[in-house]
Amino acid sequence: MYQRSARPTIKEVASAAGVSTQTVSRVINNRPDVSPQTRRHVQEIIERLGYQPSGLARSLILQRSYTLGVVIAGLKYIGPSRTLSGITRAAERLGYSLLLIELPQFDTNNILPIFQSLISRHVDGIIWAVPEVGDNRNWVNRLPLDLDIPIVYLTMRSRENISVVSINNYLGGQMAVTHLLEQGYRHIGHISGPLDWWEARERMAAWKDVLQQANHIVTDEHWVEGNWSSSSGARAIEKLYRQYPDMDAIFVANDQMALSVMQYACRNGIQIPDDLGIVGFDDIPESEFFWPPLTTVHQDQYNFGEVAVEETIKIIEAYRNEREPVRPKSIMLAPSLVVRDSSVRKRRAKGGESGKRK
Amino acid sequence: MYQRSARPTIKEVASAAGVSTQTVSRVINNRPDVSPQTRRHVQEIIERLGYQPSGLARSLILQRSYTLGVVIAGLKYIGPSRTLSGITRAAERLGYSLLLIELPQFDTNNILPIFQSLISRHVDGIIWAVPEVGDNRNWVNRLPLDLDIPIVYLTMRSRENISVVSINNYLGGQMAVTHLLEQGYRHIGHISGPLDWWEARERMAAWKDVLQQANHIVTDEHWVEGNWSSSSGARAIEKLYRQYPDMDAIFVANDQMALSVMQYACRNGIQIPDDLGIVGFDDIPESEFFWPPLTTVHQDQYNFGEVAVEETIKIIEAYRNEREPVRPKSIMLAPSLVVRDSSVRKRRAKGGESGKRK
DNA sequence: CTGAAAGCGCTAACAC
DNA sequence: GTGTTAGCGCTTTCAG
Repeated sequence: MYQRSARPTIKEVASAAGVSTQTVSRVINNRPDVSPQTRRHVQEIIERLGYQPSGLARSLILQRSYTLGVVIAGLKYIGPSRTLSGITRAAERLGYSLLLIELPQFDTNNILPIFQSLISRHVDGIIWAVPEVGDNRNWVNRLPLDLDIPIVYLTMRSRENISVVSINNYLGGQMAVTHLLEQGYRHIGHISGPLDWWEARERMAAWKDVLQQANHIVTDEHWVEGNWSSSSGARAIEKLYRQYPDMDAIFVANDQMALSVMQYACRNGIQIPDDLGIVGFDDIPESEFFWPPLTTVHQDQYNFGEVAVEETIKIIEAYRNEREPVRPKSIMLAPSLVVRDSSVRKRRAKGGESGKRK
Repeated sequence: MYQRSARPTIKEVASAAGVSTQTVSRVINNRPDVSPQTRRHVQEIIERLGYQPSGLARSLILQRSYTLGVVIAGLKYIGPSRTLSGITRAAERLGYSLLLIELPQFDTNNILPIFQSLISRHVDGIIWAVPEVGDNRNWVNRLPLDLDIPIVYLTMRSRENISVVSINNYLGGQMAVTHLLEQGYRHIGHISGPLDWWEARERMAAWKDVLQQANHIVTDEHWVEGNWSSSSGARAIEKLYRQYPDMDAIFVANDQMALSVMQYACRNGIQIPDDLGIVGFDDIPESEFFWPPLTTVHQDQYNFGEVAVEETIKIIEAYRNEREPVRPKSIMLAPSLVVRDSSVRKRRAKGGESGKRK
């Protein structure tokens, strides 16, 4: 069904054009030292034969593949997919191809074969887009491999001597809790993500710090740990209300869990935002259409991916040009707060001024 | 900061071991014709030097890269990402690498450079995971390229002479509407996806056909076109209620739009499922936590991706083995209906039997 | 301006 | 069993 059409090689083009392969090579690489008529002639032959130079052969001789290895986890979630989307676009824009590998779990231990496969394919750099969970970062360092290509890590805390790009989770948490305080809420609880995640710890630390700096007392009754999933959020909110009945607002570490908090409120006649103010995290596309629409911390995952690629390629180029060695650096991107109805008391709309004066 | 560690070549391993490169080659490929002690010796050297054969050089000589090109669109949506996740896992399992390209739009016209880049990198096959929108399928056929590798198309209607893998959207729509009829709803409206999408047309056709086969009259007042987004759903439901006030149930072409239908109902005091039964499509993870939980058609996007890879590789292998040419075929995967509260009238729970008898 | 020779890292075919 | 030769498709010397 598929007809095998031997695609032409440079040699065939050369003999068809009656020139040497070097001349063809010069033409396809736009070198200056070819006479205009030879160039035109060769280009015609190339056109006619549908010749396409082999990137493989080129990579081999140039010792440069213009390919990035991307290792990612959690593609079934919207966050990582958006990051990947940003990665693909930036790579395309900058002329790089992408070799994609997805880890079966966030904390996959068996990563040696992954690196080997990437190295064997001569990638020019690696983007490690796996969030920091438990000890998984160190597994990369402990690899019995000495890489001569740069790795850029995504979504982890900064460390010495490696390049990291992250979104500032702590800042996002601060914005969320500060907003709730400004809205006049006084008993602000928290449902955290799984605490072996760096991101979850950052968000929670911000919650605690902001409250304490505002002279609120924070106890272990005021928060519950979830695991990012809506169903864990459902369990968490039930427990949290039991141990913290005075709660009048809640900062939930992601929108999925916030969704089940809202479902719980619906079921139990709790009015949002009057009885309970809610702020989520992530700004998934659905958040705007929850009832009421959810206030949440927006992360630009797409741009995040773009920045990662730009950074990686910057390092590759500098490295190849053998200028002074590249100093690894940490880049922190700022999230933003999207205020919707779930955290803005309707009462305040009328009596807001007096509230402020007080 | 990065130390350039010339990675060893087969030649270096050979001379370090005091054998020819051929012998090293035999060892790394597990060929039988090497004496046990030579093999062991060479393996030690390989180990010590951290030698890693070059996949590039191998691909060049074997004329086989064990790499698949994946062209995808809409990575920022959860569906395509899940499909991609299935693709990555199946590829990994079957020993293939993935070169990923994302189209900026679903109906990107400028696809020649994409194919060229994939071909230049000697992919063994291509998975075209771009849904059929408008005329975009034909753009592939019209490419001035004569490929000698198989292409498998995802999410499109079957055609002669090409390999297609799809989820059966028509069947999904049938299941949704049949279910609503069984629940006793009699005035079933529809919010469709954008009708230049094949999937949207299939779902809508099923809605129409099932109703007509049940002797219901279907008019243009009974449906409105959306564009998959929640905000389009919000506009659509408003319009639909205006033109079809008797509506007592609705089949919405995806869950995002169904979400805004539920928001609309909430706002306007319409009780779900009593005043309005709702069935969505896709089964996004949040659907279970809408209020009430949403009945929807579940598509196993992950498995979909896996099947696509398996099929592609099957064709590649057959093709390479030069057995009889592979007959292109269409594979249709069946979705399933997930029944939740949004479509099951509470009244019926008590009077269900009498309803049936009638 | 153009061509011949060498070689990127590997394997197939054949000798010894 | 093991080594030699040739060559995958390309580019980089270096002659002419």
